Order: sequence, then C-alpha cells, then structure tokens
Amino acid sequence: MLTITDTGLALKAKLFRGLADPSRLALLEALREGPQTVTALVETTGLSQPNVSNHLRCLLDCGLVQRSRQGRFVVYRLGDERIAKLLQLAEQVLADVARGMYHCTRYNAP
Amino acid sequence: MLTITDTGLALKAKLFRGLADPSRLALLEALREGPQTVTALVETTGLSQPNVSNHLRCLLDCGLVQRSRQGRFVVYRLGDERIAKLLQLAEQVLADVARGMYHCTRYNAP
DNA sequence: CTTTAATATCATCATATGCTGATATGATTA
DNA sequence: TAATCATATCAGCATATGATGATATTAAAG
Repeated sequence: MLTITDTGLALKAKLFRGLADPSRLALLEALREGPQTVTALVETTGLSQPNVSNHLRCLLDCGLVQRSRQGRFVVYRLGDERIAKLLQLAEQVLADVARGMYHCTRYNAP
Repeated sequence: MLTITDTGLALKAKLFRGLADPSRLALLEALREGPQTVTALVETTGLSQPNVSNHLRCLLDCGLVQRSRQGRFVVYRLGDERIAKLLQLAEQVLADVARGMYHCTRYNAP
C-alpha cells in the first residue's frame, strides 16, 4: 500500500497549509496587487511587524514569495503566477461552499 | 482599515485548512476517482476507521464532500467539481515550488 | 563612524489539531 | 427481536502553530 508520506500528499498539504492562515492570506492578497515593502505590508494588513516578517519568512522558505532588496527596504512579490490562480479559484469555490465553511466549527486558525 | 476577519479571508483560510492535511488530502484524492464507501476509503488510505470518519465529518460540515446512504453503507463524494480543480492546480504549482516546500521546516501537520 | 530607519530573530505562551482506543449509534439480516 | 455489520462519536494526549514583546541585525544617512 502506498503510504501517505510517499505520495507527495505531505508536500501538497504543506502547500495548502501555507495558504491556510488569514494573516498569510492577507499578505498574499496584498502581493497580488504587486510587489510590496515590508512596511507597506504591515500598514496594509494591520499586522504587527514581527508577525509579518515571521510569516514572510515561512512563505519565502516555501517558495510562495520571493524577495529582493531596494535600498534599505526589502520588497516581496509572489513567487509564482499560479499562486494567484489558486487564490482566485478558492474564491470561486467559496462562492458555493461559503455557508458550510462559515458554520463549520473546525479549521479555525489558532 | 479592513480587518482580516471582515474580508472573507477567515473563510478562505478555513477552506485551505480543510485541504491542509495529508490524511484529508488522501481522502479527497481517493474521492476524485469517484464516490466511495467509508470502508473503501479506510482500505484505500490505510487510515484508521475513526480517523476517516472524523475527517469526513469535518469535510462534510465544510461542504467539501457530500454523503448519501446506500443500504448499510454510507457513500461519500466530492462536494464540488472545483475541489478537484484546486487539487490539480496545487499539483502544478508544486511542480515548481516542491523543492522549497520540501525544505521548509514549517507547515508540518501535527 | 555614529545614528537611525527597516527588517529579522528569539523565547514564551495559549490554543487548536490529529490520532488512538473504546464505545455508541444505526441499519440490516436471521 | 437478536445478532452483526458499517459508521459515528468521545475523552485524552502529544504536538505544531500563531501572536506578542524584546532584541538583534543590516543598511543608509549625517
């Protein structure tokens, strides 16, 4: 039998988990508009600066975002076009399952 | 400022979180092949029966799967065509970011 | 070279999760 | 109705997570 860790399901789960947090989604949605400075992301999302840096670090490690330096600023951008597509497709799915999602007591980020 | 909970990001996060577990992915991938009995899903995935039932319950609440009874069996199926699309798109993204995903120490399911 | 602005890291805490094992429910057949 | 098969639920545990506050790092400017 093919175990779960063998089949790449673990990787896929990781990918989804990267997207499975409201704060990270806020960052990614912001980056959908275009590359952004950390400071800009902090202002846009209302998250604390360490929190933003922390999430960006994870997203960077996972390849979901890229970064580059501009003067004393660091600019982040989406790592892959299809990340945006994933977010968009998720929106469409939500249009139908939103009610269920809303009432589901589980899968609430801590 | 638009807070995170206002913008539907929480719901989107929930949706992704539903997909963010290897066991649930195994179940959903299995259901991609067609409707399945709980027993069949247990055999296919190698997960324990309570574990499978537990995950299916959550997926059901969130509208990611549907169920119907057939005799003494309960048959589950995907709740929406686009769930399959999401999984497929995720695979394509992974083709590019898999290396990063693999080395990322975070986002490991407990 | 010193100061300051921008970002990154760290320890800590509270919380939600997924799994297991045991048990309960529900439906079918004898 | 009793026995059995299929599924669901529950309590308890171990673990990873996300946020915060304080601090470190890095780079530009004076």
